[in-house]
Amino acid sequence: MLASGGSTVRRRCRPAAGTACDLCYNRASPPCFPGNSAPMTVRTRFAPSPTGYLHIGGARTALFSWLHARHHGGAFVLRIEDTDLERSTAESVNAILEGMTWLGLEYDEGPFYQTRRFDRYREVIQQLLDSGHAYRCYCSRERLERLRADQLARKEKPRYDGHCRHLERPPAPDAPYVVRFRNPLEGTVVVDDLVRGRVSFANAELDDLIIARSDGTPTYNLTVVVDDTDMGITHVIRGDDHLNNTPRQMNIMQALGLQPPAYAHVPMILGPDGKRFSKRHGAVSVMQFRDEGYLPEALINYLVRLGWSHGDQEVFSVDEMVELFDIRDVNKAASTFNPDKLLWLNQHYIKTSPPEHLERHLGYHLGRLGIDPAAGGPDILAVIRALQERSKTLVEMARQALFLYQDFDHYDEKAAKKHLRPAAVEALTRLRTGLAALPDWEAEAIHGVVVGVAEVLELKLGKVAQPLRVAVSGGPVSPPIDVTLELLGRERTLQRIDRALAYIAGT
RNA sequence: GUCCCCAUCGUCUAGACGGCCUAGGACACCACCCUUUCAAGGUGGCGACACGGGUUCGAAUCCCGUUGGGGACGCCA
Repeated sequence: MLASGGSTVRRRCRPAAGTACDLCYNRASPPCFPGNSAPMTVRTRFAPSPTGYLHIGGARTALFSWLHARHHGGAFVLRIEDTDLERSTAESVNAILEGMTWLGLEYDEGPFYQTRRFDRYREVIQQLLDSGHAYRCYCSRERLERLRADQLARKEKPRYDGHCRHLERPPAPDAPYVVRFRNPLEGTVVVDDLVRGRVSFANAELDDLIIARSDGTPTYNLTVVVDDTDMGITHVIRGDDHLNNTPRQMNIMQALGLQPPAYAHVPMILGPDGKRFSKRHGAVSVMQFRDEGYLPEALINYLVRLGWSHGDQEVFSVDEMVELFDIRDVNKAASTFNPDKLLWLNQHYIKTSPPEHLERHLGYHLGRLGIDPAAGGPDILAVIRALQERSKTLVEMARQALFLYQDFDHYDEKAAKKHLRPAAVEALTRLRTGLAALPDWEAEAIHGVVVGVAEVLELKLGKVAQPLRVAVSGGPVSPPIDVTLELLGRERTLQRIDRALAYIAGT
């Protein structure tokens, strides 16, 4: 559904007649609602820094942002925040794009790279300098470090002390400098956050942040402001960890005469230990989930329910999410990642998806095991039908399908010990005869043979089916035995019974 | 440490106006049923409003405090 590239619904929110959907226009522009013309389109963005793969937290932020745009019929833009030349890599960009594609979070514009916009940032920095809203700071790193250490020792919040704020001229003609934003000293900044509600910060708590490094490159807080404005972003949806940056960015916008966008800070995802979710909690990379056999729709569904809900509903198709999602319904509290529930959803989607949909996904995992289902063996759709009710992941499904496509090299030890014993010889022999004589090789007839042998020998069905199962599959678990044999084919079935008989004789 | 934020079952959550909540659903867990293995499915069970004060006829829902947790405090983003 999601990854197969089907069309996604694009619906506009429909406010009651004559009223505005208060999320559908940018507060920066005069509200054209209520009254006449169409509201300004919602524009959201996802702005990762390419310093790693796309992880779970980022993926959910992207999802919320994407859903918000889709729900309101707006645009979703992708921006790569690669101003940190040291840590940004092209591989990371690719990994992020790959992750988004796999999840089906397609973007309408971008990716835009900040490194290609340095001229623009320089221009804005100069503008800030010219208007007196920024100044050059010549403090050495050593002084800054000392300042910080002292403040910490005094149990104060470490921050720049404004040393260069009123400097008349550089200490030396060619002294290196950074550019700092001249943050207001008084007053408060109020953020009306779509999920957090009203949050206020005292300007006295904020210091003069660096907007340009000594090499002239711009820093994050400056570039976001410029880009969000230039790209017409109406709603900034991002992680909670950015809430504290918001007042600074709003101050910069004010200095530039810009109206800030609407903000929505979504809560973090924590690991089972209550700490911020990270690598040491296991899989964090979206692509790792693919490799572990998860369906993208299961991950998406799991992610959307982390911090958002719609009554008691647990399962949402992407279209339903788009229809029902409202950023204002997102929870304020952080939530803990629960692998069990993700697994359950994955199983649910495997169980309920049409086999045709699973085909490509299973094919991928079979391929990783060195199997090409198109090269022979049972029909993959039939295999999926037999396995989809008993697989929690696609990896599991691929492993369970293995014996249908290639011979196993040894029996499961415990299973062989229990079922491939002399006591089973009679049953296996009779099964072989009966099966070999079957006019049609299909489940119902096979079932008849198995039941028949059990009756003749006055054995419970399990006593007959289980040795047969171990004989043909190598282990104690497979789909119903008749279905299993049908999939395996007569030739292989008979061969494997012979092999089992030989094995018993040899033990 | 300072600032900001958060707080319902182990986990994700439901909970518009405070009464419909002896707090609902889902995952996990336990038991039973079904059964040809493994699953799936069915039935039932376990299990929470962090604490303390208010406000009110009445509070999970409002206010204050405490405690606990998270985030931010970089020439990272």
